[in-house]
Amino acid sequence: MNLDNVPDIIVSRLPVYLRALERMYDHAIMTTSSQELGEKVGISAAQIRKDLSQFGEFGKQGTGYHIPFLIEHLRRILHVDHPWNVVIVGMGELGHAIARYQGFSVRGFRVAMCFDSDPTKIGRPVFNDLKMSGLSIQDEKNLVEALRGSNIKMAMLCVPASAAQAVTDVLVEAGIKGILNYAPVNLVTPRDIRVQYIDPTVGLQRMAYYIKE
Amino acid sequence: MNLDNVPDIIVSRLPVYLRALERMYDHAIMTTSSQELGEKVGISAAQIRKDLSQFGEFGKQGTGYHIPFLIEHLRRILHVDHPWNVVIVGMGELGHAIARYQGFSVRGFRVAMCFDSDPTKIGRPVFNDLKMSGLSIQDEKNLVEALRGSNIKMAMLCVPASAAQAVTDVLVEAGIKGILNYAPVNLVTPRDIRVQYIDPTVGLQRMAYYIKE
DNA sequence: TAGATTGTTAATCGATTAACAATC
DNA sequence: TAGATTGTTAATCGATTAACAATC
Repeated sequence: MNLDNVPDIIVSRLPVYLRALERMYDHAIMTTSSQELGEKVGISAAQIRKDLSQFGEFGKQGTGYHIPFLIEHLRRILHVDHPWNVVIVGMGELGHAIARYQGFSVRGFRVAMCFDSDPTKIGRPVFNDLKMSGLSIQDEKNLVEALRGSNIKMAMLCVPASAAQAVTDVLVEAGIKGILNYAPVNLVTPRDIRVQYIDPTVGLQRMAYYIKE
Repeated sequence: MNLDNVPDIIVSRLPVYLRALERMYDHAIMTTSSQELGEKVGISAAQIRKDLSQFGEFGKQGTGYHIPFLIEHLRRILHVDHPWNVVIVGMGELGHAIARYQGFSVRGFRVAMCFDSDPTKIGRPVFNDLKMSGLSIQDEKNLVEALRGSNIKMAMLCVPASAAQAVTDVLVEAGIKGILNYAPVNLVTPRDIRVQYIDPTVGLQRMAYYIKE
């Protein structure tokens, strides 16, 4: 059980396991097996057992896994056993939609600041459903300073593709360690900065390959 | 060059190559090498050459790849050399944001229909920026019938997690072959149905693992 | 006890990389 | 010609699966 050596591909599956387990828990299911969990997430039972075994022994022979126990441990392993503050950069249509979206806070990610470079947007309040969220759009010029004095380590990048790399460089300077990138470009970053890409068009294109006609 | 046997993992990288090449083309760059492309997308030059070689020979020794030529072929390989009509199911905040989003049509995916089950939404026009998009929200009850008479093979699923599997079953019945799933649940589908998952929280959790403190 | 299911080992399978002849 | 870069082969590396003793 050497936690320094866990392959990325295993880590990347843990949130998917966690999501399925939380869902079962919401349905008042308190026990599962690698077999059952595997069917829900489309992964073999052997692989799930192997993945989990990287981090400890969480199951019991004959009965499987106690869901609340496994959820608790997965959250701790992923460092999502406490809330994270995140910043949105780029408050266009997409940035606004993300700021409004309720799904993040439910799962422990709270939008704590948002920035744009457009002078006509700076200072405007951000609405959350129909009420104000308490946030207002800050000037991107002050980003480094504002983040330095915060505990924010993750950013959601919602600027146009043409600005994405320059803004990324600023985020890195500001001490950001993880970037959820909605801009349709690959980012170049130092090796200790993690980037996750969200590009729905890439998803559609991957499917198009397999669809005949 | 057996196109029936191309590993999924190779197919999944092609849209990323295409995106980077289109970007270079927009910057009036007409030639690249596997080395240069690799640096942009964070993949080794050898892997890019190996990936492309699955589909033919697109480069020239000494000079590399002619970008417009490679773009054309990648589009053809991915079946995105023509536009696709897609349907949105679930017109909550997220579905509306997606319907408004301009980025899809630019890259060849046109929202052609949208559905919801909420009677108060049915019949309402969908706005695209400030003007009407020409779409209005249709009753989910008529989904199978409406899709059967269309050429729509892909859906974007924006319903709540609790409804996602049931709606998926309907989409499959309606002849949909690819689902871009925004609901935070794994879907169970027949083997010939492709699913791509978009869950930003999963992305944030994957990064949280690596961020100390 | 009998049945179920874990954690783990060894075997298999597949993906990535290194190297280089071919050639533009 | 000399330098650059492809496409491809063989070697390496890593991930997945099958199988099973341990045990609840």
